[in-house]
Amino acid sequence: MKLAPSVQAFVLHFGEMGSRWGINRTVGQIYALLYLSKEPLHAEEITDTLGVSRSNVSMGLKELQSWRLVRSQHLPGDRRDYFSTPDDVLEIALTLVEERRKRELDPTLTLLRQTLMEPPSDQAEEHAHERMQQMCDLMEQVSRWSHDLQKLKPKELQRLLMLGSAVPRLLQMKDTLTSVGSKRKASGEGKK
Amino acid sequence: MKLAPSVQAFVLHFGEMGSRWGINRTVGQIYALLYLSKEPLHAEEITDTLGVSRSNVSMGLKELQSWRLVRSQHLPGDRRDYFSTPDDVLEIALTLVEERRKRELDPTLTLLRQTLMEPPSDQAEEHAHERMQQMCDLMEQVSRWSHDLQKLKPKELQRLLMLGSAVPRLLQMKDTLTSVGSKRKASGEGKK
DNA sequence: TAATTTTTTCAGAAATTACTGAAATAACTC
DNA sequence: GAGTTATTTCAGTAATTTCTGAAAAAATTA
Repeated sequence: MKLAPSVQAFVLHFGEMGSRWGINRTVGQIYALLYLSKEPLHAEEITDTLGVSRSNVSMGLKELQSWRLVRSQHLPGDRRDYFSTPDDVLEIALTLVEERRKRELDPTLTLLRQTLMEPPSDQAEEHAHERMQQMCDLMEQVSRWSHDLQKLKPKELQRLLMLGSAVPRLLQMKDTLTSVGSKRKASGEGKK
Repeated sequence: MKLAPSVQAFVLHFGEMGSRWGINRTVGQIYALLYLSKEPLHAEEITDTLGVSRSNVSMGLKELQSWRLVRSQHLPGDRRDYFSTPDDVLEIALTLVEERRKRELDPTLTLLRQTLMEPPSDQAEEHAHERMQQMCDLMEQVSRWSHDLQKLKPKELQRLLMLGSAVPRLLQMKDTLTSVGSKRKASGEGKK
């Protein structure tokens, strides 16, 4: 398959970025190609287009499937596997968040929880445990956020994303209203 | 410096996790050691404790400083550099978010914006550009979120973290109130 | 079942990344 | 400035990761 220059550039860029994202070049390129492709592609086509070995493509696709970023399907009258990425970028982003949590956070969280079961045995270890406790608490909060994100409906997630820096303002608003209720403050709120 | 078993385990774990986080083993170990240490450490001490070469430690510290995860300072009457991590884990997390945005998002965002300036020249490229546009839009939103996070005061950030799945409920609440205002619904709000 | 097509596995080669030791540089002290 | 201590740089080596080609396995068809 011959790629348009801008598509080619994007594919190569994803390959280069791969190392920063914790995947290798070929995996990055395969993903980019599938992401941009209108139709699902079979492995041979990917091999030809990227100019890497068939086995490399096979391994790359396996890895992308383990990330749940690529799905395979069959077309009628063709026994080859066809591969594609989900359409919805929000869904893709959610998957990415979840998989990264599993790979980058969970193992450390497990170790920290185990370690913090045991009491420290001396001065230095005590301080270290306090630090581990702080990290553990934060990671648990982030982990919970990540889990909660997964539960949001696409619409809610979309709104949350659009809110951005307005969230603190929303918090402010909630505080005001809550205090109105609890402290029976004078009415006339709402006008700035 | 002799490490307690739990500290040792944490340091080794961070070393192993390093590859998933985009840093190498030594860098991960150095960070873990500094993070847990009560006092700032000088390079020689890190070298001895981790059993790696002095030059490796020097390079690792340089990298950690480029991430702004480690700071150096001087102690009176000692000309060596001493290294430490910030105390506040929230601050650390914010730094991490910002640096990862710079390294993992910004380059791609730049490429996408450039590419999308030019019109597609054929059918296939047109579809690819639509996909790039979707990715670009999402990345811009995420990038803005990341920027906005940096501006929050620690207290606000802490509350936001604690909210978690309550955020959609907050959105709901806002909707209700907004519609009260615009649709002139009967008063008597505030009691559940 | 045999033949054919497609996919996966895996040992070794190639490429990349990490690490070391030696030398250079920088920062201080006398 | 000479001497001392601390730090950085960098060429070469070691370790790891990525990639390939060949062979095995799996899936499908005749």
